[in-house]
Amino acid sequence: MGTRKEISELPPDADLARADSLAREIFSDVANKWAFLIIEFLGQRTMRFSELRDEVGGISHKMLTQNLRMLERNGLVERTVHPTVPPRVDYNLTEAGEALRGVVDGMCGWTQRYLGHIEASRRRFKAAQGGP
Amino acid sequence: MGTRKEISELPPDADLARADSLAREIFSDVANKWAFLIIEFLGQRTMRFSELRDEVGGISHKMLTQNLRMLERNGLVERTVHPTVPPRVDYNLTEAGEALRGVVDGMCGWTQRYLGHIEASRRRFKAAQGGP
DNA sequence: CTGTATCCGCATTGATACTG
DNA sequence: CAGTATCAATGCGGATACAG
Repeated sequence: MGTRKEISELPPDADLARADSLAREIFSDVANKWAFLIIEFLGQRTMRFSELRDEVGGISHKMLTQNLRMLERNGLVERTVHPTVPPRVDYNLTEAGEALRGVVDGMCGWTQRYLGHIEASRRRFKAAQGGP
Repeated sequence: MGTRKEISELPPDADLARADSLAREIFSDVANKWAFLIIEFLGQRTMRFSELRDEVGGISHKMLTQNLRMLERNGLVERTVHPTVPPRVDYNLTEAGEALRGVVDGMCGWTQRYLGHIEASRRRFKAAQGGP
């Protein structure tokens, strides 16, 4: 066919490779329990920092801040500061965050549906290991 | 586990509370990047230990073993030992694993669809932080 | 080839204190 | 209330060695 642009200098899949590595990085960032729990709870409604802390439960101040920053950086969470005193900061999901919430919800549903399977499997596994 | 005990003494939602804590635990177990990557790749086909290691890439021997055990314990992955020499061990997803694979696939799709959003958001975030 | 065990560095985490 | 910084400790994760 017609004249191709000279791409010989770069591997043809340079963009794909970069996208893959980026995708992997995003995957590593977001696929962790705190991020998932935050997304799940924030999906229900906008929350303040301490509300979120209470809802999630078992997360330290630092980890919550850290994960919120990460989610904000990746555009999953929007942070709104109300210049009042004392300060009030609201967090809510962006469009991308809402979209990922669908995935997290799916995982919640999965957990509920397979709770029984999992418990049974754990018993089997324990029996196979420690048992006779 | 045979005879049913009197349950009137217990709060009606004792089971629910237990289920919640268990669900949370499962969530913490499974919602990590290695588990997700393993599930994603195992979903394509049955694989041996070292195939999986190569496919996932960047995972150490130890982490792969550890996560495979965890997934096996929770009944997401089935482990088949072929008594040959040298040993051959195949791993494949169970029904529960396949079901969760749907979720993981959803996340992969999400990553692809929002790659642009995320890159843009990161630039904005960086500019807002370090910039003027 | 697969799996377990051990050692060890380094990152993650939590507690605490302090600023706005 | 929200956020940052600092420090200490725990535990993750990788490398290695060895067993089946």
